[in-house]
Amino acid sequence: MTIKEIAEIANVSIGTVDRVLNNRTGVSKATRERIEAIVEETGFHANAYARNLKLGKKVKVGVLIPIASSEYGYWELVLGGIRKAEKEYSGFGLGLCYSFFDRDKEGDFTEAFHRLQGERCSAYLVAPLPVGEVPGLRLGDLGVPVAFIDSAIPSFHPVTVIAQNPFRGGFAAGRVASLLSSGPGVFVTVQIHPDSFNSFERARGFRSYMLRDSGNTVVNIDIKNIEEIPSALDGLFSQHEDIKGIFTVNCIVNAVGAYLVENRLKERVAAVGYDLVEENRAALKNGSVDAVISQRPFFQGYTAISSLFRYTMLGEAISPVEIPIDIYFEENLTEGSE
Amino acid sequence: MTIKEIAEIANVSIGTVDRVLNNRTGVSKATRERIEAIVEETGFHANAYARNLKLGKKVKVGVLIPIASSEYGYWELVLGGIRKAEKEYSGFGLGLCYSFFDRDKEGDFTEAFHRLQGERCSAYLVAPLPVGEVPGLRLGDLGVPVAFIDSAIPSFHPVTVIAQNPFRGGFAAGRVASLLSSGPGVFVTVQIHPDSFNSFERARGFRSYMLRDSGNTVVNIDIKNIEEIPSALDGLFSQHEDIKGIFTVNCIVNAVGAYLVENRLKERVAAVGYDLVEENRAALKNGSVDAVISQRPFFQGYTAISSLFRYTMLGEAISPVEIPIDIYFEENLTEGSE
DNA sequence: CAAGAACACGTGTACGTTAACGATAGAGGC
DNA sequence: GCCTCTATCGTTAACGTACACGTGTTCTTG
Repeated sequence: MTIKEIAEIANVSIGTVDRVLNNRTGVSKATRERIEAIVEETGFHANAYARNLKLGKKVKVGVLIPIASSEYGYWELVLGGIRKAEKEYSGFGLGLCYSFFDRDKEGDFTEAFHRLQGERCSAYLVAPLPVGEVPGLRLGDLGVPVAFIDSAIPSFHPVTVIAQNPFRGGFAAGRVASLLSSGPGVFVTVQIHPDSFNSFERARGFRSYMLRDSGNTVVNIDIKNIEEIPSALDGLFSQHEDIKGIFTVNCIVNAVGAYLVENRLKERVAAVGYDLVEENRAALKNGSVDAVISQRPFFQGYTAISSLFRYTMLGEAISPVEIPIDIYFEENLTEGSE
Repeated sequence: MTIKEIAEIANVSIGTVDRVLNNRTGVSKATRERIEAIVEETGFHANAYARNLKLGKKVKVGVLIPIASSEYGYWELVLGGIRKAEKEYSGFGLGLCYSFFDRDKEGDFTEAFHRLQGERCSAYLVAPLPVGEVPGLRLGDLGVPVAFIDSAIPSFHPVTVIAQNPFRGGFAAGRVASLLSSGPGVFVTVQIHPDSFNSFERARGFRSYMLRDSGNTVVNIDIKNIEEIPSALDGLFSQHEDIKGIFTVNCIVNAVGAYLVENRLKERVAAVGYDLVEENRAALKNGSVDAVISQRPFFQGYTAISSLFRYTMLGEAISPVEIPIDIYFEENLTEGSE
């Protein structure tokens, strides 16, 4: 089915059919309805190749995500998915424009965004981690679609959000930690970014699960960087006797696991963490970490770009994506795990 | 960058550039090398829209999967992913041709395949479940690409396989069942299709995990359909005292869970199963089932079609996909779970 | 009632690529 | 000399769609 065939059936020219399909003016009501009926009946769908060839549209998507580092190796995985989508759609007019920000440097998010603005992108993919800086950027004024990845912020409604529910993630971590421990006791949440929405919510979810059993106590410790872990845990174990498990809300759980093994505490303390980075895979395999919650970072990156591409280029409707809460033990680790 | 621009730089016509790009004959060695250098340097990539418009290729993929039923509701989920890919690529010349077979009717797989053959498809997606019937079809003689979904069979090498490692899935189920139970004892595997490769391997993986602890015993029961469950379990519990957990290798685990609740055995017997069909979601929520292993059926369906489309239509290279082993408790169930 | 606006519709060109078809020039045979 | 053959390269017509432009009709208005 082509426009030409529709035109022949309706006894009009392709120009008129085109006017109806792209609902422009200049068609009488009668012809319009006649053509619409034929389109409906034949199930006509415009040839996507011809359409996009003619339009010659190019979409340039600005990608604003944290730079991957030892503490945030997680973002390397997201980037992998983004790169896959970029490769897949490059022949279809998609171009990406990266701008990485340092999560620990205040104002760097804003600066990275301004670097991107010069590129005049037709869409943006943003990881709105520095919650405080996001509203100031007035993303809505850009006039182009914005998608959020990893987390959402309440003050702005992007065209789509690709994220996991962090509270439920922490809640699930609670269940897992509970399964791994013998009876009630003291459980610990370790946060490295208490200002981060995800971090806070995961800890809250964990606490919420644990406090359903009145025999449990939950304590929280905040650290600023990975080097502080030994001293922070030293303090913790000197204060509390009956620690049953530790939930680290992000991917540095392997450092916690290593501490436990080193201090011969692993036997009686369960370690649960977040995100299946390479170090955590190794930690699961050598037993220094018992379980890891994951949020399909590769899939998140891929889906985000794919969604934005289809939304801007093909005009498809898109809806938010709720990322499942994956639980990994050593036993269900595979090559395809993410 | 277009062919025209390349031609201008190389001082030849677009015809010559085209001959080089599609490596056809009729170009002198000197010109060919000159053009290749320019292509390399400029990073030229043919416009996928123009190319496919001109070629006007259509791919018709034959889909040969089990019909969804109460016992195999799992395939409804796979079909969902297939349908999503179909919709997404329909504007790009993809057409699907479904043929469903009844898993319980011998020879129906072969018959369903012959129905498909009349459609002259340019690629096939096959769920090679009736292991015995597959070699007889001589899929390799078709001369068109074939992809396997859900499981692979050793006698034939398709262009890609999208499947989970069933042994490892059962192994992971063992870990979960072990976590859910107090101490060693008797564990049970329930199979409904002992002839199925996945079924057998999952049970083998489970047994393998359990027998690492010499205190455990593993017994297996085979049933022919879902109605046999009560009587089979009646017999089981009269023979064994210390049953700690039951692993059902497919999605009918909810029936096992219901039996346990009904007979007031749920408190002391853990129920682990496979596949997150609607009934199993409900069973997790009401506590009659403790955990479910999943294999991303929606993703499998979507990926299979997407891979075949890109392989046949865009000439992309594709590689096998190892499906992760997902573990679901009630606590990590979300809308996005599959 | 003529001039022009408003409306409804047809025509032609371009998008980048492919592949069939010509065109040219030189080599070799008679 | 003419003819054929081959190697090399240019030209052109599609593919289906979008949109600017042209054309013919009807309606308004002084």
